[in-house]
Amino acid sequence: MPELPEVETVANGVNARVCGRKIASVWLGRHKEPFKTPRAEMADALPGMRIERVYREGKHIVFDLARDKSVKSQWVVHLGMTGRLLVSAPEVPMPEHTHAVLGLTGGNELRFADARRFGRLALVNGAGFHGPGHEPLTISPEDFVALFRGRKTSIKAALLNQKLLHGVGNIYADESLFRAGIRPTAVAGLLSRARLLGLRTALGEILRKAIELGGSSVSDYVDADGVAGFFQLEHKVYMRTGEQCLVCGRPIRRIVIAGRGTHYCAHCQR
DNA sequence: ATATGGCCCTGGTTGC
DNA sequence: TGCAACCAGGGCCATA
Repeated sequence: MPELPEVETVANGVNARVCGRKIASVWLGRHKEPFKTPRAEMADALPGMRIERVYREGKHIVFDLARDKSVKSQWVVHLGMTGRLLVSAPEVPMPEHTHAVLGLTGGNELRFADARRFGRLALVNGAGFHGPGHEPLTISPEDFVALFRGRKTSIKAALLNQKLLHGVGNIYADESLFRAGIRPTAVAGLLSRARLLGLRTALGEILRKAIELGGSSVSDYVDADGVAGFFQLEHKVYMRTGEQCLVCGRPIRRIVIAGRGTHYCAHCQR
């Protein structure tokens, strides 16, 4: 599932391929789930817009669009679980479950495909799109500690709460808690300042490493080139239920928190 | 305000 | 062997 590192990889890859292109044509599929903005409105607004920049904001991919100096919009893509953004020549066969195709000047097509239809496309007027939470890579130590103050929920659930931190999903929540030696069930508001600072450091290190390696992949993520990432070899607890902890050798346990599979080592994480 | 659980979706895996 | 049930989970919504 694409989280911050995968989304960043896709955004950068797409940016390199479509920056400066103009949207010449728009095709939108018949399924309604992917469209937060009505299809008619999106199909009407996009043609003629120039793509000025593509970047990541939390788990969102933001396309800065401009028609002229005064008309600016943003096309915001969320990949959900299985969403893919591909830049392809028109003769490349259309993937299954394609929901949107933007024809670009220069001949290529920007395609959005999503089997499970958890992904979302939206059109935002102006240029001020911001995700709901703090960026995990740039949040200050003090702000990070303050996020969890007074919270009675588990630290794992808090990490997944996008209103607090924007971009952390199930993989990096589990991996950062393992790296920080914190039990996922720990009550967020009761963790010491020192342990929370350790978690911030662990999370930052893991996210940066994953970005370096081009994003994780379990099965659904494909970057803008159509090549799967390989960071899954590095996962220390995620989806390793019953296997040996790479540090102490004891079996990795699996529980469910906030409806998500949660993997941890009971010996290394207290 | 905060927290929790159900729901949407399809494809890969499991089990009979 | 074939098919059905189950599981994966991000975000949204209703509910407590």
